[in-house]
Amino acid sequence: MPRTKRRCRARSRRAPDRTREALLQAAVAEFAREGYGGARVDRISRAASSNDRMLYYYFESKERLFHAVIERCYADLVRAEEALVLDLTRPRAALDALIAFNWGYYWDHPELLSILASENLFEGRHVRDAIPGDFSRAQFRFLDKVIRAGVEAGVFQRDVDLFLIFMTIMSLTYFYRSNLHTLSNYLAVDLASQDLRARWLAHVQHVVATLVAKPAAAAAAAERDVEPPAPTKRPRTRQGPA
Amino acid sequence: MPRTKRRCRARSRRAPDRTREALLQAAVAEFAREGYGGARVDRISRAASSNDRMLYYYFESKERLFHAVIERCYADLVRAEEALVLDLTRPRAALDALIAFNWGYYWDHPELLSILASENLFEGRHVRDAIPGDFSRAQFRFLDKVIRAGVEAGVFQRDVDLFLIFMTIMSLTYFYRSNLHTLSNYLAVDLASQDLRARWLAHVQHVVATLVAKPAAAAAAAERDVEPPAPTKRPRTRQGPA
Amino acid sequence: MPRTKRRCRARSRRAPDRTREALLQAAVAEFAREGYGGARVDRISRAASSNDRMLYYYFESKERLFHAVIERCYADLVRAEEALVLDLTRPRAALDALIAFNWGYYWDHPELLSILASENLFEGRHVRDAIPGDFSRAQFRFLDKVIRAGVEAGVFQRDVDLFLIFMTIMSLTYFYRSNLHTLSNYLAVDLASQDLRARWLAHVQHVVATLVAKPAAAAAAAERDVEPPAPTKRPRTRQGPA
Amino acid sequence: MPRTKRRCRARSRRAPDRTREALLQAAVAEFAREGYGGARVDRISRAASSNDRMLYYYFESKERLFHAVIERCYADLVRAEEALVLDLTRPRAALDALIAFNWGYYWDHPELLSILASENLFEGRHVRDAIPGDFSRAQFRFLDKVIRAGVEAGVFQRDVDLFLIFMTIMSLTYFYRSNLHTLSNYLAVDLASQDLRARWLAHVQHVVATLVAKPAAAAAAAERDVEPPAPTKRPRTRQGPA
DNA sequence: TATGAATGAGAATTCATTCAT
DNA sequence: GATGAATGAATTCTCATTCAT
Repeated sequence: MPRTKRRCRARSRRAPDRTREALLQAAVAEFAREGYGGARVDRISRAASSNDRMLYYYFESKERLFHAVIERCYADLVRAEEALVLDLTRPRAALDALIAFNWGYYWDHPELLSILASENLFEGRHVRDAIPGDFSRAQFRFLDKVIRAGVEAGVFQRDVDLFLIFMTIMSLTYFYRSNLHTLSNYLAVDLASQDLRARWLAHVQHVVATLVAKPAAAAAAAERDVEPPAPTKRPRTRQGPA
Repeated sequence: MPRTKRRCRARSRRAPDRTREALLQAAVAEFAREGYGGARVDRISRAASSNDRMLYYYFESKERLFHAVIERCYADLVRAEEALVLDLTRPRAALDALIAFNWGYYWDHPELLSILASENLFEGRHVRDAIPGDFSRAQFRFLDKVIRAGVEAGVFQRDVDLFLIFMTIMSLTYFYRSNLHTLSNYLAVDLASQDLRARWLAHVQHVVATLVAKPAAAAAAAERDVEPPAPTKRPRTRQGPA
Repeated sequence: MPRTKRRCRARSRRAPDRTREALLQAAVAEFAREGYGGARVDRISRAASSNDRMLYYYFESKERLFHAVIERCYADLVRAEEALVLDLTRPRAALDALIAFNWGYYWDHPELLSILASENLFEGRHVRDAIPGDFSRAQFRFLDKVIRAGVEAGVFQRDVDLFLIFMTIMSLTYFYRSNLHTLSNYLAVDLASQDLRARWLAHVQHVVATLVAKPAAAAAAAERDVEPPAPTKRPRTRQGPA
Repeated sequence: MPRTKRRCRARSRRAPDRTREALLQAAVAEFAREGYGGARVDRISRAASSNDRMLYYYFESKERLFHAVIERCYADLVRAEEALVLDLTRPRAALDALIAFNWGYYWDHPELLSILASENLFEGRHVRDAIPGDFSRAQFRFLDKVIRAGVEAGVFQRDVDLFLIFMTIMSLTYFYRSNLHTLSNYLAVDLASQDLRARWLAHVQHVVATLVAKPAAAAAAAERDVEPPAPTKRPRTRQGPA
């Protein structure tokens, strides 16, 4: 019983790359919003004004599509990093800017965090040996340059551990954003508020600066900006956020 | 050949709560492993040696079950915290212990992190106004007590911001574990190794201690433990983790 | 986004075995009519007034369902064989009856032949080591008894090869039916006609009788029923069927 | 990543018929392996190092392609038959050779049998009035010639029914091969073994020879080759094949 | 309290087929 | 002649959920 339906409907344009790109972007959004398990391929293809078949034509399977999505997110991050321009003549400012960049990027790209959360559920199976190992180099190189500049300017310690600095920056910027909702609820506070966000960024910059500053300078620094100067004076928050 | 016969086991007839408990625990594991969208109710009931119907009998729906799972995870965390005993006569040691507790708890309970990751995907919808707001009190109280003890002992600053300290501790301990897989891959390093884990804990303790220490003491402290003493001397890691 | 649809429709009876049986019978028909590849599970479940889900509930997969179908067809055949009653006091008549039984069974159960055709496409993969090896025993036992009776009555040869006799009977009865359509077309003749069918059965009986008859008797037999007596005298068919 | 790049091979640009031929041969293999319902057009076009579009260009639809495949298989068979050379001066040997040819052909061309099995599922719909009726002529002519030679030589009966002889030969040679897998399993014996195959061919030749031999000669023949001389003496097989 | 049977809607994936180049 | 891109309708199989016992 072969099918004999014939079709002769109006047909949309031809745009190989545009279709693929539209699917990929729609997939980024869907996977970010729903997680891998909750994402639906038909929602993706519809959002891309395409159809399921094309999704499989270009990406083979939901899993490989997810893989492509992760790669895309990483690539976007790296590209953004590489576009970053820092004024190395003022090391502390450059370090602050690097931190602010991380913070801002995570804030503006929650899809990256969501997708990495899914991927961690899978214990990194899609990412393993698939992500070019040198993705992280750009960030490291940047951090290295900044630290070196500070050392040469005599304001940063010699022999800081890049890995620890790097992880500290990531932890402090990433976690706040990735757990925004549960944290806000858990702490009964609105972490999305401009106020708290600004305080947190200043705090992170302070913490990292303290880490890399020369011991002497550290004391001075600690003296100077006696901890993140809360934009608005709210003595109650001294006892906690709520 | 539907689901092979089972039961006739231990918890045969009379065991109302034991069934509920088994289902809940199985659900914790399933939601943790697969995320909300990927979790399957029949896998849960089978893992609990029960059946779908009982799951609905006790929990009404997948969503409410997930809710119960989150509550259970939070409750477990709080209970563990409350069991924590700190020697307040040595404030710095107490603070280190508090940090070590967080770090250890997250390490041993990845299901908590996984489930919160799912919940963040949902923008905290299940958690919102459902989690008794005082869940966080215990941790805050603890931290407050420790800090206060340090202040009284003259080793911690007056006027530290509890919220910032708390968030710093969480960020630094939680993130490393929650993103273990993607981070390990991204940085091309095995973050699960005993060595790195130990280094990281020491680092976190150092960072927080520096934050709360008196300016004078801070300089001294900074002088003393010139940054997390890497368990094994590996100068090459100064340039990065790998 | 969990589903929240509720249903409360009129529900059909409860009949576990009846449902399973209905599905199996519908499957026999569908696989027979369309072959494995062409069979559709939804057609099967609809024909059984059930739904896809139940089919998977009872049979797990299309392939296992097919497996069950084959087993059922074999079992039906064996049951029919075992119900066969032969009068061993007249060996030649008993042998003819056994042949007629085969011929009749294949004729009345084309589904068996169709399904085995599918299974041969798969190179017997579903049947391999799954079909109780003694399915064939019944037929062999029967044939053995008949031959033995003939030998004792002094009309059949001693030392005939049961396997060859058995295969000869099967080949001659099975092939005509299994290839009915292509053969009719190839030979440009209606093999389904009563006339040809009767001639063929007589021919088969003649061939097999000749095989087992004592050499002396063989000549006599050959003399007696000078080859299948064509029911109607049609000299032209002497030159072929068309 | 849709279908990996291919071509740039031998049959690059100008090869109109070669493409058609490659598609047809790939189709023969695919339909034989999977049956009509299970065959996939894209597997066919890929196997032919071509693409779906060309398949439709040359054959219009899956069904017509199947039609072409049947025609091709029949044509191959007829061509092989016509190439057959028989020594009519030794009628019995010629008859044996004719039988051996059938047997060998079916053995070497299981695709013919598979495809005819599919076609029988469809009740011969593609073949009906599509296969030139004289496909069978060649075989009949051959058989007729052989029989006639035997009659003239005084070793074959006059008035044998060509149709019955023809069908007997086909049944006995075709069935063994077409049902090789299910039969081997059903009888718990390896019908593909050289030993059994040789025995079976000898048996078929014996049966047919007996059918056409003159009554007197039949007795003699029966006396002479008291039934297929089993290549190896295995008295136990007298009780069955295994 | 427990459980086998049932279900409709929907999941990922694939089909044969056609258009535009 | 040849091919990559496109598509709607299926196809197998699964989901969360509920009924009847």
